[in-house]
Amino acid sequence: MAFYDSVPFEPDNSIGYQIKRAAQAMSAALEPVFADEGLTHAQWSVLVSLHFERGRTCAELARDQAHDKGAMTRLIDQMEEKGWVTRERATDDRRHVILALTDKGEAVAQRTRDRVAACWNGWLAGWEPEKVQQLLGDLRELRTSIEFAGACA
Amino acid sequence: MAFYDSVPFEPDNSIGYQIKRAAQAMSAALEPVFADEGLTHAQWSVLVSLHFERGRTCAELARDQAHDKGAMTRLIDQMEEKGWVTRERATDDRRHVILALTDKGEAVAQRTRDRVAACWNGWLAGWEPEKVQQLLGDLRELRTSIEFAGACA
DNA sequence: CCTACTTGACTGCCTAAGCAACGATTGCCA
DNA sequence: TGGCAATCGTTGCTTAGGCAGTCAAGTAGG
Repeated sequence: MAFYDSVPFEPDNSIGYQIKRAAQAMSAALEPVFADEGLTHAQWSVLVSLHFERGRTCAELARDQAHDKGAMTRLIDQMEEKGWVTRERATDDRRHVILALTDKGEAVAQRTRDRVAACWNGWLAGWEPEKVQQLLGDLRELRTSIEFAGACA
Repeated sequence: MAFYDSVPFEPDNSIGYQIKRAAQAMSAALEPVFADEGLTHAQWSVLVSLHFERGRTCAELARDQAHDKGAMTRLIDQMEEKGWVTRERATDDRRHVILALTDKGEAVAQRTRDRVAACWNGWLAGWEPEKVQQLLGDLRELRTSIEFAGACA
């Protein structure tokens, strides 16, 4: 029996609605942390992605964040102006532009990373670690399932 | 012991990152359903909110969706042009404009609601109902916790 | 009854994201 | 070797969202 045959598909029971609201709540709550460093949420995502070496080029970051390629170029422009990242044309494949954090950018990344982690620790204070792990696992599983199924009927 | 003291705070372990990616995946996967009816995702949210009577005015809907009030006005403009909703100035409190679905809007809401529910049923096909309920509960709990704590330190 | 304060709808302004297109570069394969 | 497709970074174009301000309408307190 399918889940939404047994439970009415209204917003309170909708994973989509709950995920959206949770995302907005955390984004709003984290905003002051980013504002302190003169960052936007999107810029912070890029900064942290570079910090954790999830990508070294514009296209890789765009894929990792499911962000538009063109928008990513402009995002990097801003961060280059602020002196957080550098661009360098790759020698092996001259299509790539290798991005790197400056010392200044790395410092900002570490500071905000720690503050954001502290926020999460506060929000999750009453949660058993197993419960957090399960939530993370469920979210990963859900995304995999959606991406595997592709566009719906 | 705080969760992110025992686990490194990198994207794969970050609830924020996982939530964001899950939200984008489902939004992308549902897009064809909305496109078939000439809807955008945001318009669909409004349509369904009216369908489930989660609000009757622009301000109520904006709050329910954590959407900008001004943007909501323009969203309703579009939906009024398409003949899905009607506006009527309230008599008791003349500040309010009462929104209502037309028959056409109601039909679109029902059709898309059923198709979206079917998508979700497919994505959650292998999940125990208890597991889905737990995910919903966790998401609600998380949001409550974030909103209660307010902006972080 | 008059004055503040709040609330709701609406309107410009600005920024950012999505989309399509382009040149440059590379890999592939006949 | 030469053409074909794919990838990367970049750039206009369009649109939608966030923000601040305005006006009308209601509320509370003196």
